[in-house]
Amino acid sequence: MAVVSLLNVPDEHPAVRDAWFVRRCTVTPASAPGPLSDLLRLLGVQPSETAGELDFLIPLWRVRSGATLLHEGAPAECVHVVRSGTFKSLKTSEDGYEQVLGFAGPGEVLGFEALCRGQQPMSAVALEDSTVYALPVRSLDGWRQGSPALDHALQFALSRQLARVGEITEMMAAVAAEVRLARFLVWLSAHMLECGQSPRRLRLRMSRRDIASLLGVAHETVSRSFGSLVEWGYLRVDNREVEILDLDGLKAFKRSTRGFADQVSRRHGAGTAASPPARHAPVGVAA
Amino acid sequence: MAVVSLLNVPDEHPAVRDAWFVRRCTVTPASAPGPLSDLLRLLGVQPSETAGELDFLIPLWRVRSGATLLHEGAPAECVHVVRSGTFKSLKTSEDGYEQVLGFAGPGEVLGFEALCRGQQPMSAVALEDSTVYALPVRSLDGWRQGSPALDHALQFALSRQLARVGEITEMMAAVAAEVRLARFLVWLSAHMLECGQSPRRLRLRMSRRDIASLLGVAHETVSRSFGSLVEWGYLRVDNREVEILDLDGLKAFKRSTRGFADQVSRRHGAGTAASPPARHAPVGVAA
DNA sequence: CGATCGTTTGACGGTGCTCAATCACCGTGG
DNA sequence: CCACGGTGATTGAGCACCGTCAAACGATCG
Repeated sequence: MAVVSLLNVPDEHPAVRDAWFVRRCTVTPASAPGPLSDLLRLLGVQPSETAGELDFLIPLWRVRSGATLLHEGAPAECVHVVRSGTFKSLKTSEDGYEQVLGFAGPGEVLGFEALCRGQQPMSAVALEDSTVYALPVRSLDGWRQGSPALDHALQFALSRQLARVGEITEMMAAVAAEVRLARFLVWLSAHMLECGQSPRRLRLRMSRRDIASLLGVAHETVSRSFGSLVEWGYLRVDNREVEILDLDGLKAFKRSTRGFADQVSRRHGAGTAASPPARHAPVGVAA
Repeated sequence: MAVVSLLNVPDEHPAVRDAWFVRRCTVTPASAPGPLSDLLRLLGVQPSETAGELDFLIPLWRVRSGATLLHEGAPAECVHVVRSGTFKSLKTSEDGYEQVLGFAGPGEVLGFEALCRGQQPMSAVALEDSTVYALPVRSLDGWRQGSPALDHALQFALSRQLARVGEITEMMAAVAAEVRLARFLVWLSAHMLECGQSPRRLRLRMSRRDIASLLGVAHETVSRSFGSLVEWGYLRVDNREVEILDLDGLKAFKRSTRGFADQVSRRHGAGTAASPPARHAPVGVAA
């Protein structure tokens, strides 16, 4: 409870127990559970692979925007698979600072980290109204034995999860703040593509502060970095709406690494219109 | 092959095919495979849990210091479990910069990230002479079905792996370089303890440059940060031998987060010789 | 014993953090 | 309807930290 009280939990604080909080920040069972086949589709399994398997129902939860699906320190009860929506994973330190560790979208697994110690090492908060499949830890082994397809899909998803955190680390490792943001945007773009969305038009579900926390910079720096990327013609930004104007250029720019930072500073010194790969004209909005 | 040629592979380059390279940088089968029970012990399974299970032999490899166990871009053939020694995981960018993503010791899984795409997303290099169990991807499903204990142990290890990368992210997210290094040392200390080693006497297997890469700072900054931690009385350092003099103080210090960076800077201003070990209040006021 | 690599220390310049003020947006309540 | 407080985003100014360049020292291995 000591740990839980640090988080944004509807406890103790009187104001949070009424009004909009109860309406908005809740985790409730969905109207109906979902079929296993839908879960498998989410995890990337082809329908042909599940031929002849039993199709049973999986508990489905509805998580409203702002609600905390997983509480840091809470016991491990369910492993979740995001069906729709977006989540952020975070750790809260004693002084209340929220360290964002990653973002999760459809098909991603949440809460698996808790199995080894029996309690959640991090929290998960919905960034928009979302739905998740809930796989009780106790049922997990049985379900996996009953459905080889589910077993494979989970292995697959965990493998992908591990590969993704490598990408997260790469983002934070970049020297310049603009490069970090560029890597983040390219990463996000790739994931929107995987989800069948447009890779150029991004609707950011997270605040600047969340992005800043993930990238390890101040949130003002994120604002300024957005400004720079816009000025250099890579983006068009309107609050949380981001349109990538030059995805290839952005991918080239994000490769700037330590030891080659001169490429970055060169951008500043030499006119912004000269050095970028292909684009001179400020296609989008002028500063 | 295009990707592989970027790495330190004993191919094409004539110099690497002879002399010390062949002797030192090799991955070879060990003299004999190891029993499954030993693998399960590594992964943290209690012997009692495996009662009545078949004990078969698992291929065991020997990896010499400096050898590359996993090549970025290579096809996924085996999942490895470190039996002894230490590895670093890294991605090599086009310009040759090595981004270290993590370190792995006994009981940790290497190469699982490759399952989802069929090829290694990162390389793994031995930092000392090491041994690893090799679980061929083709045999994996069969072995897991044949041994529920192995199945559970792998799930457990993967969960732990995911929890660990969260810790890595936390390290890189710290503001001040000294805090990052402190977090790294505390992290390392905890893992030495898990492996039955002393949590206070650390023998660093990795270079300053590797640490710097992981923490996202310049390697000179790592040197200077070591100097600061020594000056403040937390450590005693002799090259790669590190003795932690005040583990509790170091743990308190590592909690410094963004938004509370004044704690750090205050350390510099107020005489450096005055503040060190006593550690006034973790989060409270200094001076 | 010599060569190569790793580590340490110094000086300088720049980037990004901190502290602020301002503006836009939203839901609430007058 | 508009005033109001709250949150998030943007922009500016100042300064400290850290990255870069450079050189010296130390360790390791052939």
